[in-house]
Amino acid sequence: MDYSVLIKSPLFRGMILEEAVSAVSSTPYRIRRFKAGSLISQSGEPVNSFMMVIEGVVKGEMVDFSGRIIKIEDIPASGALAAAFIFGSRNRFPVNVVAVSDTQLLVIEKADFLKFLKSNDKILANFLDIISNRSQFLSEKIKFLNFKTIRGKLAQYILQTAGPDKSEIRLTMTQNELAEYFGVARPSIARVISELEKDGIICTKGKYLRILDIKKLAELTKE
Amino acid sequence: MDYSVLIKSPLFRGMILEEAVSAVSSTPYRIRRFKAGSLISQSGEPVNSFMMVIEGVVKGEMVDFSGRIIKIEDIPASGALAAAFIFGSRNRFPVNVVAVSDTQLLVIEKADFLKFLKSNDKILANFLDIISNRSQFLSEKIKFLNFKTIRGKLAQYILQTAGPDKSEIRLTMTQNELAEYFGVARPSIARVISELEKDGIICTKGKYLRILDIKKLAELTKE
DNA sequence: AATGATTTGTAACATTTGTTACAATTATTA
DNA sequence: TAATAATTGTAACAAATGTTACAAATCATT
Repeated sequence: MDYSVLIKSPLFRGMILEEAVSAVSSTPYRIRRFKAGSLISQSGEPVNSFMMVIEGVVKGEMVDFSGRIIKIEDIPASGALAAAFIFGSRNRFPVNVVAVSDTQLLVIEKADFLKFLKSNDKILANFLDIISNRSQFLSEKIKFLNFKTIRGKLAQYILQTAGPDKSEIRLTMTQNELAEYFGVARPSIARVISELEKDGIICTKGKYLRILDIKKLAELTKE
Repeated sequence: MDYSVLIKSPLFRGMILEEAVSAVSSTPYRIRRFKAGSLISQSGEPVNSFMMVIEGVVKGEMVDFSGRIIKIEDIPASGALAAAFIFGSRNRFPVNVVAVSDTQLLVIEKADFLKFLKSNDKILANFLDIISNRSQFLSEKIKFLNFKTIRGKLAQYILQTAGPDKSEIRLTMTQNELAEYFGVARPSIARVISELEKDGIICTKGKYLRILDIKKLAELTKE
């Protein structure tokens, strides 16, 4: 196994290769290999171990009750699988995990992983960071989904991106990405943007967006 | 300070009072007192310490850009404040925290808290459970919000509540609670339920709901 | 600069959902 | 049991969003 991939992982952030290797080699672990296309774990299965991709790429895909498959995300080498689902009481895979290419996983059983976390301060802190970041990302996302109207979501997004000082922002997401992030249709995003322009609340030029009436914009976050 | 509240906290689950007291007293901590109504921390402020309510009740409230206040949740004694926001890179309070009644908080600074977690296996495992549960709860919630239509959300909810075997469930939430959980209007829930009944997909009697056509219901989770 | 791909703006129309209001039903409490 | 409160069912109408389609603009690549 090629250890050098380890230090690319957030779990070993701030560590040098020797330190990471030493930590891993003093804990029981195994390497599992999967052929491209094979099912690594199934949605609903309990998560009993820490798993990290050390070679290849895996993907998470959701299967709904009607059997439709939606790809959720790709996880390349050094990425961890379902880190936020190892502990907790609903510790089951939320998605199917499938090997996209030939894949090797580093696997540490839950009980060993706990000891592993304790063995090194940086690893513990990093793991806490990883799963906390997950919560924080989800909280953020829910904040947007909770706004009833697209105007509300967009207003929130603009104000948040601008921060307290700036009145001009650069949109880093395309309308398509924004639409997906908000869970709405793309033309609806375009429509709302042009309404906000028509109302003199913002003006846009390409990727740049200037806030003209911050008060009205803030009002919209009520929606 | 009344230590007995400690063992009611999920952080000390599975521990006897002596063990919890011994763990806490061997770590630096302080008690902070707040009068009813006072602001404990402000949205956006960094979270630098673990905080647990040991007396009184606090509430989290969101303040949007227009200044409107929305109460998010009450946290009674033994509850932890923003546990999933102590670590991670966006470790800022997502809400204002206000003392509802006269309140005492047990406060452990982040660095000390890390040592504290390491000092006891159960505490570490419990804390990992707490923040993992948070992620799992949020994931679950996002799953529902991602369904575009109310029919889709409701179908998902019914199928998930029923599980693979049962064809009859008891609705534990009122329509109001369901509506809030889905982020939709209450009469819309009622309408969708009666549509599903009219289409012969479900039938309801009071709190009881029977699935008549599971195939059609599963189809709806495409929405 | 020319080409092709991606992104954006826009429109008409269908569908879904929200809003409001009120009656009917079901819990809860005195 | 009666009174009261909470929940549910329903309807009419308004508002928001989705869908589809296409043209214009922008970006990336040669």
